[in-house]
Amino acid sequence: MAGATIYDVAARAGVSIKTVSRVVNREANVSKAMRDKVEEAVVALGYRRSLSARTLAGSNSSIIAALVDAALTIEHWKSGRGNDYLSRLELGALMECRRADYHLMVELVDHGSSTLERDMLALLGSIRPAGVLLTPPNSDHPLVLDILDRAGVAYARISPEKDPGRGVSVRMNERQAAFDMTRHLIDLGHRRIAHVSGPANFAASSLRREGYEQALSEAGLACEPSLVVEGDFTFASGIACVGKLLEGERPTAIFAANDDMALGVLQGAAAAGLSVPQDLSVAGFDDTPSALFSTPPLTTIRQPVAEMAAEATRRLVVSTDRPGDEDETVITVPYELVLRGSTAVCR
Amino acid sequence: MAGATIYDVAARAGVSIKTVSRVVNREANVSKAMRDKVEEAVVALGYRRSLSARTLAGSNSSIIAALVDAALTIEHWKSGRGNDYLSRLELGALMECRRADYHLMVELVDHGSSTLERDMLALLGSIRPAGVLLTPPNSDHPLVLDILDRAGVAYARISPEKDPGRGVSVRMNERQAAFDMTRHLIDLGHRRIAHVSGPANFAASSLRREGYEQALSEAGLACEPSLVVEGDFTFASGIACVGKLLEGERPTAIFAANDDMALGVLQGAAAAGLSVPQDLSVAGFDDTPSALFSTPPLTTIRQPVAEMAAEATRRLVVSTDRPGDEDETVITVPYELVLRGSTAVCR
DNA sequence: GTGAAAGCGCTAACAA
DNA sequence: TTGTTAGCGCTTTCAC
Repeated sequence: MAGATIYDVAARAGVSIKTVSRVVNREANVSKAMRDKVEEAVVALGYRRSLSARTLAGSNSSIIAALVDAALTIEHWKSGRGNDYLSRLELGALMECRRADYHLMVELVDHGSSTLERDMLALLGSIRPAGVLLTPPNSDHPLVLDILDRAGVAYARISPEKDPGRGVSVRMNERQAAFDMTRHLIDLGHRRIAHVSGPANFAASSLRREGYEQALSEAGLACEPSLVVEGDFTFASGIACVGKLLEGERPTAIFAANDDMALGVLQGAAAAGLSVPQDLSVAGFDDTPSALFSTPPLTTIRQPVAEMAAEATRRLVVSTDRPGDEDETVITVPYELVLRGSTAVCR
Repeated sequence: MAGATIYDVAARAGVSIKTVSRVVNREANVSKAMRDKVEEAVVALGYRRSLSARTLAGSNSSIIAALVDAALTIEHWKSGRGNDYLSRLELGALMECRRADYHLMVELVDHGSSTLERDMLALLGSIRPAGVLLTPPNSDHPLVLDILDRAGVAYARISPEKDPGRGVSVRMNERQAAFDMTRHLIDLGHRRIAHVSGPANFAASSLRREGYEQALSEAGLACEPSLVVEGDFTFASGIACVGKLLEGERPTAIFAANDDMALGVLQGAAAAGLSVPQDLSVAGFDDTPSALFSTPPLTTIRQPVAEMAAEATRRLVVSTDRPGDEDETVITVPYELVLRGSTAVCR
């Protein structure tokens, strides 16, 4: 009941354990007859290679370690809320692990710790993951990358902003997405389009803002500084920002750099007696679950986080299964403009 | 750089590997002098026990395997949405693993598979988890519990409905929470209080409905059958249900069995020209993130999922570290009535 | 093509 | 209190 070992399989098939090992690892140089016998025994016994024995014996551990930022996680833990982004990411990684018969281990990395290097080395030594999945903001942490490089562990980075050439990078074109969204508003006839940007220290903020500005420029519209206000990606800051924007000459559309802020804009607009989308169009970015439930539902950009994680995991799996098989190292996945009720033709 | 082994530590400290093992495993019978020497070497070398070697050698693997329903996960994956419930659950498990120096592995279990037993046995044999965290609906799957029992693997169940005595169960009092919410509406002066229940095949649905009915009875109010309509926990069904409820003599308050449906009720009420909470009070259950962003924000019950998972994980860790140390086997955690803008005094 | 032997790093008996 | 010796189940040489 405790699970069959390679010896059990070898005994039943009447071969050596090495032959069993060859078959289960899909190595060459095994005759059809041997293979069949072994496969029969494997099925009959429900044999599965022991993860720890494999890892210990020095082969691929088939473990993908997802390195998640501890501070962010603790923050979520305290607030009693889940992390939609991380959840989607994990879903994708999980699906791919399942396909490849890998296992997903989630590990907290304390980013700011003075013992970061020691902690990571200990972690890597203890787990010996076949590959590491780096989630933001770890994706851009230079020391983390250095340690991984030095330890010779393969890694894939989700949405990195800097040095995309290091490791495998999976990203989407943030600037283009913001451009498309702004363009959508312009196509609806809007001319005074405001932007609620993200905090300056997030690289995504500037990319999204650049896309917004580029779309305006290309349409021959001026980028009025008064039409851009900076939030901090929170719902509350969305409310605050819409307040500022409605003070002067009103915009007819507001594009927020993420959904949480867009939802705040929605609420702030309602409080100011404006109807969305009749009096004001509002667009977000991310496609969080709440974007579907708001009144009206939010037009937004769907970032394919799960697909990104799946792709990253696939690369990790492939690179450890068939080293040297990787082609491109920077993968860009398509996003989607999701049109819902919060944007409409400018009156 | 590949990580120090127990031999390296023993050599540096000038002791045998067994002594090192004793120290790092906090066993008794080690002199202070020895302990100090070993500890110095451990720190100097950044030594960490190899997970796979420990597991293989037959000791506690320090791995907690969270068994997640594959079908549910695939559904989420396809819809491109995260799973807030699972995310919170994982957060809690992760925090506790970190404290106890355990590792969290997330595994998909295909519930309906005809090879469930074989799959699980293979999984358990391959991973040898120290404990298994069962999330709904696996918490109530009799075959899963049987297999775990037979394999002798410790398990903790999150929100089980049946046989709470099997394994460790961590739950909240659903009936009481629903009672409290209904009572809250009664206290606000409401007399015609409707209930949008969950689907009949979910045990939580009936528990919540019972709480609702009990509160009405105790307040001397009749439980009119026309005031209870059954949804399926989705946003869309909330919209449909509020339509039915507004057809006849209108309720002044609606208590939905989960937030998604409550959000649908909110939207349906708005579509019918009703202002919430002036014309109608609406309450939900779960405290999903969206409950905070709706207009108005939703009064709801906060289910402490993360705390439940943390507690469950703690029990698993304790039971494998100090077998026989468990006291109670059914743990009930407190919930919280979260009052927001969607409920108000009955006019 | 197949197999025997030697570890991987650790813990679990058993000695001393 | 400390150390020695076998394995755990597998992959890796290296023979045949």
